[in-house]
Amino acid sequence: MSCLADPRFASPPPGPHRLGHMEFQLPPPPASHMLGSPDIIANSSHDSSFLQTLSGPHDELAGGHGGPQMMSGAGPFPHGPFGPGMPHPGPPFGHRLGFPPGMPCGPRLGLPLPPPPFLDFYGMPGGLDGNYRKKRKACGKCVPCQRKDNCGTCLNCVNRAKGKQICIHRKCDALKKKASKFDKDDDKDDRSNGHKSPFSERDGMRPPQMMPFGDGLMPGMPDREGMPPHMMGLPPHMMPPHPGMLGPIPPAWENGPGGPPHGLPPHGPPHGGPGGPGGPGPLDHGPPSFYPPPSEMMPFDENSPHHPAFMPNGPHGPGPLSSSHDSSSPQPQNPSNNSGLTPMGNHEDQQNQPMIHPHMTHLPHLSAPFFPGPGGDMPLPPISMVSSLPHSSLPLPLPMMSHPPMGMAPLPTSQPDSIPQSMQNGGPGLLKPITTSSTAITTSSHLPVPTPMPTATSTGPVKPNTSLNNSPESGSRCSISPRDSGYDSNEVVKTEL
DNA sequence: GAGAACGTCTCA
DNA sequence: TGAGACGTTCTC
Ligand SMILES: [Zn+2]
Ligand SMILES: [Zn+2]
Repeated sequence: MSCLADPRFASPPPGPHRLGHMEFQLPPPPASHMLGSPDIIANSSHDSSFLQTLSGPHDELAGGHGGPQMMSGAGPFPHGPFGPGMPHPGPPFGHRLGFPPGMPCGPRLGLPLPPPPFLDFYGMPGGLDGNYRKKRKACGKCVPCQRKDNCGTCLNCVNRAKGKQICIHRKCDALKKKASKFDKDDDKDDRSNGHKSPFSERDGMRPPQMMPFGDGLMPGMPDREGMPPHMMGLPPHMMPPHPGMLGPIPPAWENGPGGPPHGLPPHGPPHGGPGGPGGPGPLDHGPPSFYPPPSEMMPFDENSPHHPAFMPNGPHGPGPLSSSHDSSSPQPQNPSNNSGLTPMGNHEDQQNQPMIHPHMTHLPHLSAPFFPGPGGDMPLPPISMVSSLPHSSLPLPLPMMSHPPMGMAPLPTSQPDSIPQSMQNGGPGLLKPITTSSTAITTSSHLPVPTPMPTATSTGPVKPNTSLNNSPESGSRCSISPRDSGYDSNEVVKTEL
């Protein structure tokens, strides 16, 4: 497959674009030799090879001398780039590329717009900050780096013409080792029994190692040592302050306490998330993970099946889909914080709520949203079940609606008549993914009548039958923050009826 | 544009 | 699994 042929990789041309029901303008492509810049995406010779790398038997990362894969990489991920159900870091939703986190921007404030979204398939920044380099650089500090002269006798020196390698005695120590120990672990655990760790079970699950860190790509950046692989692709400012954290820094953390006004998420997918024009992407399975308190954090160990990262529903035990709904099991309080504020800036009672409004439970395809889990996508139980479950049973917080849209009376949470029996039994029900894309959120928060939801396989534009309402009076907390989307939805986001 | 050398691929 | 070849990136 050619990236050029894949719209997910193709660089969007300048001009108006429509993603879902949103419209925005893309300026001409940024300058070259930036990550994700068109020349890299389109012209890199690795474009033809990374798929092979991701899917083939090779594992250069695990090899002895290979460096990290830093090329922008993605592949035909049938279950998403992190494989079925693996915790996905999610995109740096709405991060202002080129803007420091939390920096106010946007037309409403009369402040400059950030660069438009130019994210790769993973939602990773396209390198608009220009700090990305594809090749690591010698540290210049280690002993070999201090050496100025080639020995002239080593293999690399002798074979310089063909080998194109630096003198073996001058080879930087940092460049000799792989960028991340996870690569080594990855190598270690996955071949002994023929099964790779969850993070390497598919090569395609390997997170993109495209962001420079303290391994030579970006001087001064934190090292990714000890970091779960699914976070290693995150931009530095999204890195958690603790390696045990399983996701990027929640936006509310970045923006400080309080979050954005009206409970709007401080960041939202600038263009509907990674789903993009090709339909919801693998990141649309759910919002970024939530974060246990430091006391519950543990250093990531992919070899440990007990690490929360491998628990489908977090460290508090089986989720609502578990065969045993043990009511006696602990029901810890929301571990994300003790301030009553969720990472999204909403109050706690709004957290851990299904993103589907109770009104929507009569929509079969909305009643069984997916949640990722190690075993694959897993449907949620019906709303009536979810609402009666302990918060901790939910695999992920869903800082979505807990109240009906303005003007709509709440319905009882239990609507057995509208719920298929199979689902009431906790069965698989209808396995329709629900996305957290802005479109889906907006749709679910405003729809008074059933409307087809975008699915993971849908390719056409999403057509919600309602308008995006950013009014603080709307009662919706599901809209994209204009500030964070980078685009004033009143100005550039147009409703597609 | 040339040279250096990093990263990836192929093969034994 | 390591060595070698080579494409590509990066610096000057
Ligand atoms: Zn030498
Ligand atoms: Zn060095």
